[in-house]
Amino acid sequence: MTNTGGAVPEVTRGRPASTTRQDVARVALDLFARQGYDETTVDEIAVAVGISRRTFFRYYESKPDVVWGEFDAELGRLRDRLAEAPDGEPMMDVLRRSVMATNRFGAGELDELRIRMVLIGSVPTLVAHSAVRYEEWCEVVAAFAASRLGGAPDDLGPQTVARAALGAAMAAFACWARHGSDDLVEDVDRAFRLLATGFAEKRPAT
Amino acid sequence: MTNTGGAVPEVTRGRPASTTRQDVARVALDLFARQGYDETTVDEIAVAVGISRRTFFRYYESKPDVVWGEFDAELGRLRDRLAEAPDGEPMMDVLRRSVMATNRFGAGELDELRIRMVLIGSVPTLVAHSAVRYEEWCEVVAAFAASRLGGAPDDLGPQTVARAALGAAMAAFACWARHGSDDLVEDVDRAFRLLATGFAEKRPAT
DNA sequence: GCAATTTAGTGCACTGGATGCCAAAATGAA
DNA sequence: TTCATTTTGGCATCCAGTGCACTAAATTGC
Repeated sequence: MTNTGGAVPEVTRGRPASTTRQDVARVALDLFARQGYDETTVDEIAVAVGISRRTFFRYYESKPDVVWGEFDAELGRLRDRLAEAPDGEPMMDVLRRSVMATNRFGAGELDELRIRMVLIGSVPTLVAHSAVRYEEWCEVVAAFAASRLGGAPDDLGPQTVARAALGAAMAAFACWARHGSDDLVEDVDRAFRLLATGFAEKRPAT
Repeated sequence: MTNTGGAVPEVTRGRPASTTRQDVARVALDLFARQGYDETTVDEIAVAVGISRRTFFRYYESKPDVVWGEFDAELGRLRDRLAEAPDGEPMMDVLRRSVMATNRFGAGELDELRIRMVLIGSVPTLVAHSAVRYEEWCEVVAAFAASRLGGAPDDLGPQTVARAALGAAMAAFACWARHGSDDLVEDVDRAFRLLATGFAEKRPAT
């Protein structure tokens, strides 16, 4: 739980873990894909992984968390990118490019990611849980927006930017997951460009 | 459960209902405000209302639903307004005005509404549940956006409009509920205007 | 080799939301 | 009264999540 992907072996003390978060996720995701999320109980997952029900909850705080995987790490990377962006670059450009950058995945991860996103978008329990996760995402973006617009992250301006940006990202993800859009990053690009232009309609004259 | 506010008496047959949705909501909201949402069990609510736990779930499908109240009816009104809008009016203007119009509340309702919104925005269980409700909202707006932009409601364009609009509305509501902004409608107005301009920054020259 | 320590896993009891089923209560109509 | 209708209530059950005490397996230091 502490080892967040660091390559450091870190002197191993105490009883070794019998499995990994990734293993639990793989097994669970497979069950979800085959028999449905709601139709899969935590007990089943635990048995399939070869651990006890109680231990499952040591690997993941909740059942929905399994589908979200290593969201926290990605969120941290987004925060870093936003912080590193040069002040000269326009806010919406920074946002667009940063979100795109944090969502470049290798070909090997895409299939699993698609399964995750389809679940997140279609199972009510997961749709619900997603809101809590997205809230964290919004906080990161709102902090950045506040640093550009001035004011507190809780103010209307930064909040609107953050939640609208979240909307664009969600739309891109949902479209990519459902239809077989080739490129997730391209969809993100398109959504954020629409957002930055205010969805301007082709008007005859202004 | 069938009577959605219709003023029609409708010949009363069978055992009369012992209370109303509104009554249940009033009592529950009062408990939530005084001792917290998570600290209030459905059993407590049921006892306070004077019905059984089982009956509570006949009035509301779930505990979070109590906080949402008559959301369905409001959603229907938004749908109607969007449909009635003249084709000449720009999409984002229609959206802004329609959302503003569906959120004009009488002074008497505002206090309760604020309690509801603060709960929805701050209690994780409710934040989660809210996503399911907002999904319905998005569907309505996406259908409207698709009618303006062309394509299917599931396409990237309409989806981005819908989810970004939701973001603006959520930001306005959150700010109004937390800080003591005087006017909810005014906040909605500001958020949607920001959205429609693409959050353009004051740039020196283009 | 043997405690002591550290870390992971397990079993169990319990809470709380939610659902299905069936019987009881309360009403209007025949 | 009797019947159909509708709401209510009780009960059993399922499932997610949590607290607690205890066991299992490994390393460290003696």
